[in-house]
Amino acid sequence: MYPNLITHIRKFVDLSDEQADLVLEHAKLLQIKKNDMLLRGGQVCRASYFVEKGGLCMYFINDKGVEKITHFVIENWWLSDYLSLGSNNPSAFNIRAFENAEVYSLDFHAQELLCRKLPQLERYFRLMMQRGYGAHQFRIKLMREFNSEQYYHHFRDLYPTFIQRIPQYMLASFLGLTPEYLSELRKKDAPRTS
Amino acid sequence: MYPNLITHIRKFVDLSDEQADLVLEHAKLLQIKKNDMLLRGGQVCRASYFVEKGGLCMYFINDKGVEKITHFVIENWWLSDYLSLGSNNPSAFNIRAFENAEVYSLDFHAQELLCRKLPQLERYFRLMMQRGYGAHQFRIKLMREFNSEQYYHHFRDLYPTFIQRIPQYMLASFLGLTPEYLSELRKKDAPRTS
DNA sequence: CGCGACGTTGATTTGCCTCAACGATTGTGG
DNA sequence: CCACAATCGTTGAGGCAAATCAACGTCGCG
Repeated sequence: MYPNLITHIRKFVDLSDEQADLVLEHAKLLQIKKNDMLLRGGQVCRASYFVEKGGLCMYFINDKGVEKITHFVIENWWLSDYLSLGSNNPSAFNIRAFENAEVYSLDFHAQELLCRKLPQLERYFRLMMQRGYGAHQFRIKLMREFNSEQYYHHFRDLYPTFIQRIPQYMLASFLGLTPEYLSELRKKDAPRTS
Repeated sequence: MYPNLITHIRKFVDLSDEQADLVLEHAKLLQIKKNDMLLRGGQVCRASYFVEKGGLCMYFINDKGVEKITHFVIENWWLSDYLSLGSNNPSAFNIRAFENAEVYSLDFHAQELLCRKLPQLERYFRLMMQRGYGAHQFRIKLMREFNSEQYYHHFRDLYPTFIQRIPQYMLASFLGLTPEYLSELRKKDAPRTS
């Protein structure tokens, strides 16, 4: 049985069993525990990560020392700092598991090599990048269109199961508001939960 | 002499003169005037646009009827709604020239065809998408890290010549604040310009 | 049991918006 | 060539969404 990674690639491009094996030879499977870090700000980001199981978050630390989460990913999504990865400049982000996780780590050079040997992967990654880019374009729209309350409702309605996997202070951080204010918003939602 | 588009591609991948001609056969050069629209919200986005000259902006209209600019591009950058382009769903965005412009329009099917004939273009577009994705990841960080004043200063210091090409109300819209408040911030900057 | 992590509550403050009015500039038709 | 309107930027008064700060309740866990 192939891992999610291979199944996922096959949703977008053709991949023979031999080719799948080649991919798996170059992608390292990591078993990581909640709060383990995959990238630290200041380091150059040298790999992209595919989540087989569990979840990762990307965040930075502001000048007051507060963690600000900019991105969550769960099963079947890629995550990396693509600016650092592409330029070899130090990353401004941290990446960490918000729950125990299995993650395929695809090193930059391994990706280059795989793309050379399997040209259809170039297409696969283009589609992934395009999708990630598009999602972020749309997210900026949401951030500009909605106030905090609307943004929270939108997110909660779109990902009702996901929000149960993370503590509320992480959700608040991701949404760009304080835990106190999120608490207030939640109270308004359910005035009657007796 | 080759247009910027070809020079740009050649910065990232090899392209013979014959191949360059093939690209130019499939990309339509549009001469567009200030305020001409390339995409309207509600329509499916069917092409990506490369700016040879001039500039484009991407925006949406909020529920009060106000235009909110989410993205500017100038010479040598691509722009499209990549979510709509990839999914064939109606776009939530508009694209318009903020000054007279020359733009290469690359139809979705033309891009697919070119990528099939010239596999290195698959790589080129992957790199473009990766760069755009990375830039947007970073932009979300900026939006979360800075308040309006800091964000304005950051943008002004980073693109001092660009901000002279657009009226202030567009800059305000892009930065996510009101023209009135931007005016106030500018006053604080230069208390003495006698 | 006692400590630390997490969520809640309330009082206060503030960054930024809203609205309304007023210059300055530009372009356009009479 | 001037009158007038439209566009753009500025100013100020007032208001609100959301942050800050401090305190407290609760739960899980060593």
